[in-house]
Amino acid sequence: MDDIFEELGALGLSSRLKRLSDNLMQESARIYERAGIGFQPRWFPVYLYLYRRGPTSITGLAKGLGVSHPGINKIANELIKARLASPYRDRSDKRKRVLALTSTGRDKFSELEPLWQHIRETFQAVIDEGDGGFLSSLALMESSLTQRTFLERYTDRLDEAALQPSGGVRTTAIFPQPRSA
Amino acid sequence: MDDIFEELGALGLSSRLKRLSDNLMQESARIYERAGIGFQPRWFPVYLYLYRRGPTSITGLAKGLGVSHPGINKIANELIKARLASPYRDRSDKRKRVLALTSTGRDKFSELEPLWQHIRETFQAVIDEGDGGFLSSLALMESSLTQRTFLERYTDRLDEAALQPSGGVRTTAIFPQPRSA
DNA sequence: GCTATATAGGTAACTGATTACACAATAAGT
DNA sequence: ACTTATTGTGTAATCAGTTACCTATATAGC
Repeated sequence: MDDIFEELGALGLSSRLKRLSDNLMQESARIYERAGIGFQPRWFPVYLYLYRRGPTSITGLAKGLGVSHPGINKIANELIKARLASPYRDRSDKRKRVLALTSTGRDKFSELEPLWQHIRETFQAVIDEGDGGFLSSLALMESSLTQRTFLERYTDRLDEAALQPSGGVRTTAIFPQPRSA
Repeated sequence: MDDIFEELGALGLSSRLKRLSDNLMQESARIYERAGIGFQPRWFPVYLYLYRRGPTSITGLAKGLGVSHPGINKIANELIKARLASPYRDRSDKRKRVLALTSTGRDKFSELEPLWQHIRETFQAVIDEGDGGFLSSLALMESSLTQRTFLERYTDRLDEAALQPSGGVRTTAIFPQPRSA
């Protein structure tokens, strides 16, 4: 990948963003999958919205997250199937299907939290390698991620954390260290 | 859209990038469409690669651009159908289907250039509104684009350029000013 | 030269999102 | 109350990409 894009500044930005986003999304999925935590990265926005803001209707979520309502509908059904959320009809407006986290769903947070913590830190480390404006930061990030993928960084960090557990988060339990995968 | 994401720093970044990328891609498509120039934004990376680097095989493009070869294959066929490119078999390696711009394709560049110029400038203006690291720049960009969409900014800029043509680019000809669209 | 492996590219099935459309419930205007 | 417009949701069709798999050609080892 010799990145003809970088010559062009803002032009082709959407392609770059898409490519980056796809990669991140995909590697996040791998992380969740390996952790065996039964959670999909694309659920994240909806899940968090429900966790932070409480029960919300389909359209409420769509508007709140800036995506289309059919997309939310699909994710909603998946969350319901996974028993993390359950729907009910609004009493005063029977059109509304309100989505609320189940107690299982709420409890899941403590499982997810340490993962997110690591993901956050890993991202932050990648991001801190940059410095300039958005574009130069993005360029650095892309090349950084080419040097060593996000998944690799994440895994390494986790291995380190497992060896010297200074933060107190029980990483090994939820991420069984596939060292030689 | 009340952007619960921003509270989270790097977390949920891929969702943000995807959302942003989708929006940009979509609005770019609108720009090309309105210009009636017969060009799709997703062709851009392949087109530019061919323009800059000359004839390239399917796999060469895939590797050079960091995407999968079936994706390239599809775009290649579209470019061929649009008569912007044509394929030929490599003599020394008959497996290779090499893609080259047609003369029509190469000429297209001068049609595309002014559009890109404006797109580039519009992006740049959006980007210049930010200042900090990648995340804060991205956040600013997102909120900027919420205030006024990219398409609006682009259109306004073009209208201004049409009124005071200091750059010498014949914008009105290729973009028939849908003022009250 | 002959077999085994690697590479190029094409096709199919899947994914995750979108727009367009249909329908029910509500709100507004009279 | 009655008609009309708006809003919330669900479904279908579409789109741009991916992975997985297949075939054809090249290349390497013997």
